[in-house]
Amino acid sequence: MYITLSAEERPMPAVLGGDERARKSLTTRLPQGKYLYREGDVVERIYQVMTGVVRLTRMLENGRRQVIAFGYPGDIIGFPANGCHHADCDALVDTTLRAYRRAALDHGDGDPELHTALLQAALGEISAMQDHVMMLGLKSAAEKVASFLDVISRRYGEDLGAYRQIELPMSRSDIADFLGLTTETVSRAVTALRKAGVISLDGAQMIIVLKPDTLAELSQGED
Amino acid sequence: MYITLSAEERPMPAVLGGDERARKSLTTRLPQGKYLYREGDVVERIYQVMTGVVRLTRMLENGRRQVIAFGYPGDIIGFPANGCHHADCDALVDTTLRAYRRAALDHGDGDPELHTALLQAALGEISAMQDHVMMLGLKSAAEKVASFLDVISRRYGEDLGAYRQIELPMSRSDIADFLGLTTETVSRAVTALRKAGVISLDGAQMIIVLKPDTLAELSQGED
DNA sequence: GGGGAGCGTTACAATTTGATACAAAACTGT
DNA sequence: ACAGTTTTGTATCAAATTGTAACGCTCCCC
Repeated sequence: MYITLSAEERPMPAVLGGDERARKSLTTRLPQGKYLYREGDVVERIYQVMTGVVRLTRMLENGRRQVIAFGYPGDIIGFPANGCHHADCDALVDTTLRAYRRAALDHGDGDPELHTALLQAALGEISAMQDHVMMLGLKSAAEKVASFLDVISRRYGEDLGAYRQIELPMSRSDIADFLGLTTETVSRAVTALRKAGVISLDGAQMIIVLKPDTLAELSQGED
Repeated sequence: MYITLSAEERPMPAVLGGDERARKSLTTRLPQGKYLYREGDVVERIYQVMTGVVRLTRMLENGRRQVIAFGYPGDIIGFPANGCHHADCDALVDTTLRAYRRAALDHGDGDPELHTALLQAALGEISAMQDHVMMLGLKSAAEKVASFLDVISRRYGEDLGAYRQIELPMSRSDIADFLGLTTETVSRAVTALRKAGVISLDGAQMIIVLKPDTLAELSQGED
């Protein structure tokens, strides 16, 4: 699932299909830093992330950037708007994807189950985007950062008994642009969590969540 | 279309179907202030707004509220997430809606064209939510308010030659909760636009856009 | 090994936004 | 028309966030 910072867990959507569906799809590799598509490109394929992590971004004319979502394994990306992509997509780490013809989305391409699965993924993305809106609109900087670390570590981290551990594939700048903050503010919030003993760092990317419950509380706001 | 504050215009989706499709749907009236559904309700119907305006809201535990979207004629509302509604929906003014069975979304309900139209609407909503994310994440308070007035007046306002005019069905508090601001900040921004001669007010709800081009520039940011 | 580029952190100043308080205006029901 | 309620606008002050700048660190290239 996309990183969306909703409080409730959402089930990871099953990877679309097995052997017989794989014949209808095409596995592609996307090396770190390479773009899968750009905003404005005509949508010819829909993709499911199999391994790795991608980044979906949109720019404003004046250079300001918004990270729309991070795509983790299982996520469907590339839904069209008026037939075109509405974001840039590039790989944060080496990534493999499964590509489906756009027709699979539009009329099923002779595979009703695939069609249904894509529709469900689209509905899930609406929900995910709404969660993102909630976070951007309602939460303070500290709450946003706590939410981000809480969700990403719960969803993709390693469970080490009382602790959780997660290696972030994205930079502070990516996190800032995802949360609508500056890198400095993200850095300060992370430092505050570290000084409060809620998390511990091993380098900038490796996060150890020492107090998962406290992190969850901080992500929700006091009142 | 939902109010989404994207720069580019999107075509208003055609009202779903005509006579023969109307037989498969049910027209319902929703008086001002009444709720169509609540967050968590099981989704049994998908709706299209025919006349009037609805408000989609979500609350956080601590009472903070986010207005997810305003639904204008043509908009499809009520897409499920895990089978349930993920927002409250109530009417800002007396509203009429056309209700479709949920089956129409899931497998077409024997009407492939309706199914396609609903899927297109879902894709449009993903795009709309992304625009909302862009605005919340990238724009300043003044830019958000300018964007809001710009988009809503261009999309739903009356064209009076050099001017545009729009009656807002929502309160300052609704606008604030949509834009992630406080009512005071919205009020300040509106006053600043009025003092700059960009807009003029007739009461709190009736907005006359005196300088549409200037409003569009202010909504985009200087640099 | 030295030097530079990029990223992350920290401190401090500047700005924006929010909180509070209160006044004015609009709306409500009697 | 009236009092009471809600909404909106304004001003002041406090708080949160950003901008700026400096510094340290790592990695890579020379």
